[in-house]
Amino acid sequence: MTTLSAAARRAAARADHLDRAAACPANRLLDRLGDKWAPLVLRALADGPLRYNALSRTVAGASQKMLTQTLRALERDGFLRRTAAPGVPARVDYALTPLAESLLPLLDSLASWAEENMPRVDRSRAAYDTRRG
Amino acid sequence: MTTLSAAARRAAARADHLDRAAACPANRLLDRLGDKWAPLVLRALADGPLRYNALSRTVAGASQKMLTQTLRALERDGFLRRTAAPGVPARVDYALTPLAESLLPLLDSLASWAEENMPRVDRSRAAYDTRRG
DNA sequence: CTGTATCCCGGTTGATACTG
DNA sequence: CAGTATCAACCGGGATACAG
Repeated sequence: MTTLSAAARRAAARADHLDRAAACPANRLLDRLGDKWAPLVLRALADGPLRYNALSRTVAGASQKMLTQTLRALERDGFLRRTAAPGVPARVDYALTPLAESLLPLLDSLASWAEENMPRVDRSRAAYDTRRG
Repeated sequence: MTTLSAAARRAAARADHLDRAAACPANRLLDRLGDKWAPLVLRALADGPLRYNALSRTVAGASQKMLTQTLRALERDGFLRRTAAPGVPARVDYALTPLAESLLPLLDSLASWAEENMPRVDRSRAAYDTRRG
């Protein structure tokens, strides 16, 4: 037991920190936003509701599976409202909720920062890679 | 060839959109920030430079490998400055660059939004899961 | 049109061990 | 102290086929 305690304590400490990190609201938000397709979907809907098919054309990079998966996740989190109109063919609209709309300005800020500063990042990266091989 | 053209065109269109998405500065930024450990490291260094070991304690959830990997990536992108002092034992400091510091306010904004709104997300999620099984 | 179900590959992550 | 190396596991994500 004493021989295990050191490793055990480290493991416990790590689990603890992982929990804290997972519990941190900011990290949880970044987890969502870090998702490959979620930001694209959000932006696609910023100008107004769209139907599934229109979304799949706007976010053309995403496979059917990933698009649906992303939509479900965003709906579950309360960022999207899904409205299904029965009939044949089926018709489903997706729209941003007020919650999502309150997030858009932040995404815009990020986009602005990115547009202004990513070139710097690119140069830094190129320089770094040159110093190496 | 005609039998392939439809699928081929779809594939091309998808590749095209993928390229565009990958080229978008905002997406590239979110890719970095979506990284599991990068935001934690950035926040850990917000109060001042830290040595490797101090970082590994602050960001205790990360394995050695992931911490090093994250630090390298951030350094390459010009967010971190790495200062190695020769000698035994070795001593290495990591500090934010002005570029990274200019990003901190945005991260703070995100954190504020998250703190205020993530509870809402949690409730939405719980409600969604209740409606289902 | 709007999805769901299945298979599967590749990259990312983590555990562990070793080094200057 | 500050890493590097290697290996195994996991999982995100795409292709494909099928369904209401």
